[in-house]
Amino acid sequence: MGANCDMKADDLREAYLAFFESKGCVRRPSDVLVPRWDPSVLFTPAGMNQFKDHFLGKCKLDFTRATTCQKCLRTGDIENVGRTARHHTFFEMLGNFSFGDYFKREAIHWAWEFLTAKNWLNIPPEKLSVTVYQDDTEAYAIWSDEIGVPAARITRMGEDDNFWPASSPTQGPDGVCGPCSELFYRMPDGSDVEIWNLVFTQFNRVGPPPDNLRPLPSRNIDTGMGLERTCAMLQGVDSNFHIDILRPLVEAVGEVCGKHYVPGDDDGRRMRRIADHVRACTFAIHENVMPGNNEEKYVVKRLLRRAVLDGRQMGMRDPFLHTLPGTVAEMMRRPYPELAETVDRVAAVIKREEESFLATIDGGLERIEKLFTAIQRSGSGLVGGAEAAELYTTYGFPPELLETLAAERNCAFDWQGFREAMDEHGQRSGAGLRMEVFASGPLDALKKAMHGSEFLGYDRLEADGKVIGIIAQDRLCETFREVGETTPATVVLDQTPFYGESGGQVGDTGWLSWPGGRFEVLDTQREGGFMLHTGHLREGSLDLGQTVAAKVDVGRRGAIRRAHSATHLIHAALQHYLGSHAVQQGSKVDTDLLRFDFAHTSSVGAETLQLIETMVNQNVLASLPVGAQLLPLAEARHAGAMMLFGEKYPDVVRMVSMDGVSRELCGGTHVSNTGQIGQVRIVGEESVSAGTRRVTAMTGLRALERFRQAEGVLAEGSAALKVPVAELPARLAAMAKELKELKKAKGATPGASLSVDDLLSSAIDCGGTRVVVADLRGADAAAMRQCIDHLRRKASPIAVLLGSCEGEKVTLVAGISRELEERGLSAGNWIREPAGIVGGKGGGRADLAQAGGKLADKLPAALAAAKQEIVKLLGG
RNA sequence: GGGGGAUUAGCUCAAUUGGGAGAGCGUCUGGCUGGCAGCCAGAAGGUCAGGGGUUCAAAUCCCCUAUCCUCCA
Repeated sequence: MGANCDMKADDLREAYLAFFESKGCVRRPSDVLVPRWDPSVLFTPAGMNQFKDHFLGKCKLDFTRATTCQKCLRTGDIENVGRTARHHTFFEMLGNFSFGDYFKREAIHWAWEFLTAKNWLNIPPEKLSVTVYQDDTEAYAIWSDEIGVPAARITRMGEDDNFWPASSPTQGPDGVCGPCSELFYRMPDGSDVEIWNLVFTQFNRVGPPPDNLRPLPSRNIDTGMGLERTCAMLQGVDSNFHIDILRPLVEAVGEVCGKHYVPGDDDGRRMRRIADHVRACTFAIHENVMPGNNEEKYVVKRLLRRAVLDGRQMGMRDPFLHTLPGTVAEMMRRPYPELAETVDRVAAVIKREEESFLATIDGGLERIEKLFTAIQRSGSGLVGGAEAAELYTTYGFPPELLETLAAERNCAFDWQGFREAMDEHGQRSGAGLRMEVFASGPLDALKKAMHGSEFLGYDRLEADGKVIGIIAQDRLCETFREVGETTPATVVLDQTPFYGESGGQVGDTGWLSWPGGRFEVLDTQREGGFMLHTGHLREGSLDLGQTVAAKVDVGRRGAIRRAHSATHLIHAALQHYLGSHAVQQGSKVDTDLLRFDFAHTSSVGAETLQLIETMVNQNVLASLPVGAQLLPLAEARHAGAMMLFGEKYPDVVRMVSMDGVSRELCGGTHVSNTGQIGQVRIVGEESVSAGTRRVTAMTGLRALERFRQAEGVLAEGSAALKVPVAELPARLAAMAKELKELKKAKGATPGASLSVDDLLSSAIDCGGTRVVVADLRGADAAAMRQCIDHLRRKASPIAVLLGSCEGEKVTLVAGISRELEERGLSAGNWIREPAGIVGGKGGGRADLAQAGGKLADKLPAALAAAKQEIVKLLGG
């Protein structure tokens, strides 16, 4: 009897989650692929990522058992993708988790049951083998005695294989860790494939060995089963890329590229890599990660370019990747139906990046031709690593392509030199800071005790609250008495009307007061559900448990509310005029001031911008009521609230609506009627990164202030030029024109033919050559050059040296006609001595030279010397 | 966040050690011409990205700023 053959990926996901639900686990949705709340990672790397706080007991638990199917992305093994049967960037991980609840025994028994039971996967037990950590006798005993796995199929392994984090007992880091146990399946070809890893988090590491592993009071389970490889096993195929949710995609790649998919050849490898990368990018771009130059954006860019390059090496010269996200969405339709909603947008983003990369390649090709010419001249027949690395790091030209081109010209490619040069580049670029995976701070104790502070500030700006935490100098303390500005303190209240910075809206300021004391709040931040009031103690002393009256700065809050409501109106107007793709990418809401970033590829023209501004102001003048309500996520979606793809929303959301014009999920504070905004002026529009534009706007009194300022500038300009404001542009244009003409006229006068004739008449003859040495007071260098040109054209052979001065500054220009140049004379040599006389230096070409000095009164002497010199040179 | 590079006529790009700002395409004018980028002659068009510095002299060297490209984390 074989395994539960030919189980589809969709069915495996469902079976796994249902099985662990039957064991009391809460089924949680996949976390987003790009967890913006987690600064320690760019992409979700494993199933446990969304439960970090649970594992550390850093948050109050609503459940102690969970199961998920998590989308993940890793780039650590990116070079192997496509080459091997089981490497991916994007993949899915099935997991079950226990937070201080069930432990080793249940985890092992249930894993075995799910794999082998007839109504679950029904895998023949003899095809399975396991590993345990060498010192984990407990796990060994469970496998051996309770499950009955024969000793021959239980392997004890060292800490580098069977510990998490790997090798942590001897090498660290300190903190939670534990042994793990892996399950392997024997493939038809005889190889064993790891399909499931069970991590038993049971220790706290404290310092180097020995005796550095202390038992944890609360032990956890974290398991991960690779969806793709388990499917490959169940479906009896030799590669993850041949399972039901990937093979059609690989074949679709082949179709687009006009090639039949043959698993064994080079193109087969390329098609698999393209399939993997386009799947990863479809998910990432769906979550609004655009290809760019840093962090996760750069990863997306690199994946896309790698895929384009593979296509190019299969002969594709035009964008093709962008036709594939539809297939990805189709393959992943059941678990991720939302992908279908953004396919067009994702495809557009990919296409733009493809075009950009193809342009980069075209630009690089010209440089490469030069490189090959140089190689041919040198006869080395080798493309140097340093040159290749420069081409790559500076112009983005991929080394693989360079190698291909080199091969066409019978040149070798120095991969080793290339890698060395790239290593050096990496060194120079410097390693960025890496965040601690499990950072802990003074708030952790608070988080354990309660869910967070209650926010009262939607309805009230004054309220009493109890002090539940005081943080000073990064430590929790019982009391704080330092009056003044030397040490800032942070106060946490059980409930507060202060808004903590989030959703782009800045935090409130104001005062906390109590009998005998006052605390000035300069900023409010939000962290883990707590409002942190940061500022200075002004009077008295602050103690834990004290009740304080919290009062928000009303005027400031009013300005923030105006700006926030205006942001929603602008968002709606942008979508109306630019299209539904113009979704929010980021926002900052300050006092009567806002910045709003949105997805759009080209600059918004001045006219459109005005239309948008007008629409927003019409909605202000209409005095629309603004309402907020709490409702289930599904209902909000149904009501058509604007949602950002890839954002993770709680089950109950707050929807802010402005009477049919705008509906957004938003936790911010708003005016109660759009009329209160006053006016909205869009004062700037710019690009912040490829594909993202930013508008800046002002509301209320700040908009008025801005308008007055602009009027002031105009008034000053009009006063300075003594013309009415309305005539300022015409006047300025006229002045600019006049200025230009004046400059031209000034330059032309001394070089006019009139003075040329004058100069010629004063020329002396020296053996058939005419010599002109003259003082052209006030002429600039360009004019004298022109003059020399005229003289040479009119009377060759001729030698001319002209001088002029302005203030102390002396300028000399010398020129000789070609005949004299051929006789070995040089203007550059000629001018050197007179230049010295006026206290300067000079030089130039043989036919024309220029010099200068700072001794204006010596100019006549310099000219006399020049005349003597040239006569000597000619007459000799 | 760091490294490398770019920015010159409407467009695509040149300009040797610092020494006179150019070409092709496009535009305009005149002439020639039965086609497909038609041909000939001429002209206009420049804050050499912006600012500071070095120098007798800066598109060129140095510093700062802006924008864009690119690699790395």
